[in-house]
Amino acid sequence: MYSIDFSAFFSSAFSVDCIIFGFSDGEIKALLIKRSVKPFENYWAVPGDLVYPNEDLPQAAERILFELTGLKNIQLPQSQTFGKPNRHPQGRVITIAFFALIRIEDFEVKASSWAEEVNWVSVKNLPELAFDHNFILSSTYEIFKQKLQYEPVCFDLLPERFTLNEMQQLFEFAFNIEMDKANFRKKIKNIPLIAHDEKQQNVKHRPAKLFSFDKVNYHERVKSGEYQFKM
Amino acid sequence: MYSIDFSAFFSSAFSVDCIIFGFSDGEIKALLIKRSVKPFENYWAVPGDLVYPNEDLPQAAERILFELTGLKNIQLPQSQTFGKPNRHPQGRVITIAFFALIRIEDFEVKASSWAEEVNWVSVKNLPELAFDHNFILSSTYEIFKQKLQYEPVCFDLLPERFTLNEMQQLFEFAFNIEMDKANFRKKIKNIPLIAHDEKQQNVKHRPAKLFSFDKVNYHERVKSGEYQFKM
DNA sequence: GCAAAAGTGTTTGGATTACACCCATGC
DNA sequence: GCATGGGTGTAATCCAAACACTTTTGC
Repeated sequence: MYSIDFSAFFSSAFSVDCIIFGFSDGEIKALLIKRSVKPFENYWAVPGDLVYPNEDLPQAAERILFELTGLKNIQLPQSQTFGKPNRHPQGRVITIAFFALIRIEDFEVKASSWAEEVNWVSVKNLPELAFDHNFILSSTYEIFKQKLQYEPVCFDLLPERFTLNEMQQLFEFAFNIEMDKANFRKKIKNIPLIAHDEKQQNVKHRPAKLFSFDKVNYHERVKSGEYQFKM
Repeated sequence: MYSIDFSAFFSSAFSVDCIIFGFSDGEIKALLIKRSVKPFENYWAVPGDLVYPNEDLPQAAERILFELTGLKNIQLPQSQTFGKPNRHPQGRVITIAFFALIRIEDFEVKASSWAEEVNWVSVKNLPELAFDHNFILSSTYEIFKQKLQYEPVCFDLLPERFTLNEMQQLFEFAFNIEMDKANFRKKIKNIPLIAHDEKQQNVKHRPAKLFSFDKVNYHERVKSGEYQFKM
């Protein structure tokens, strides 16, 4: 049936790579770690790890995210799978990429055997990464941008309380466009937001109002079919 | 570093599953094969195969498509990867799903060791499939529908020459909605189509005009940034 | 008062919707 | 001629873009 022995197929490994995106200073950034082991020693890389033989894939992604950031209960959508035969120098390793969207403010580096040095790097200014990680990261960024347009995931990146201008800046950065302030506000007027009395602090201009995403209201309205997020 | 021996990771296999969609009689259908071997003997399944140790993933998907349909040079976008530890009774096998959109008219079953019986089945009327193939197929169908909205992939499913009503039926079926004929035509008026002099044959009402998708024009206009497909 | 950014209103043209109507073909 | 779908026009409405304007804060 097969031209090689059936058992020869069971000689591959797979890994999970976890692309972690954040937003600060008007830029979307990815969390990179510096490798302290061969291969690609001293290269920056996307956090990832081999998957245990009995471990589920999303579970492995959660493990990596938790070990690195201490964060739990974050959605980890799948990006793509990368499996060129020669992508890993130590054997056939295919990797399934996941991505997480987190608030940089919530993030705190945890000690980890494979994460001595950790850094947020703007997606528009990436260094040369280990393995095929440049390709994995940029492919995943495209998938994330797709999601940004049709699901309210921008609020996973923005602080819990944000200004409308911060929100606008996120979209301007992602899609590399400039938007009109007045029109932006009209565009988002149907998104369920909670307006707080609280204002921005320590700015040398009129302080902006702070908003939160009204998740409960959003889910109700989506469920009833009366609303569909769209940017 | 790891709590198990490094070589123990290299004991998995992976497969590629290829979901093939087509459109006929106003319905979107998937190509299923009947398994003649264990496990899941006599169950219908999505065509798939183990990936050779030196084979690239898209190449494996192309191979499966070609063996089954004789078709080549078809885009095979990736869907998702499915890897629950117990999804395959014979060991840890994760599977990468791809999907192909083909014209049923171009399709011709080829003999194949693993495809004795082949059938097009409406995605709204699927039987119980082998393995986790119901889940794989429905997840892939959702991804395909996403693509249908923002890329001109409907023309990969429609005959080379199609009527506007056939096109409308495709969208009505996919999104489970009814559309106004006049408004549908206004909506698509920016899509570059070639109008042929040829008319529909053998219908017992006024024959409809036939159209083709103007791929060349489309790519030019997308490249210059003046056009973005949207349904 | 001035700089800087927050925040709002008006106009315009293009797209979406609902709906009505005419046209070509087979039988 | 009539049933069946093909094909088009109109009016009301909604939405997006462009742009101008007012407001509030720090210094």
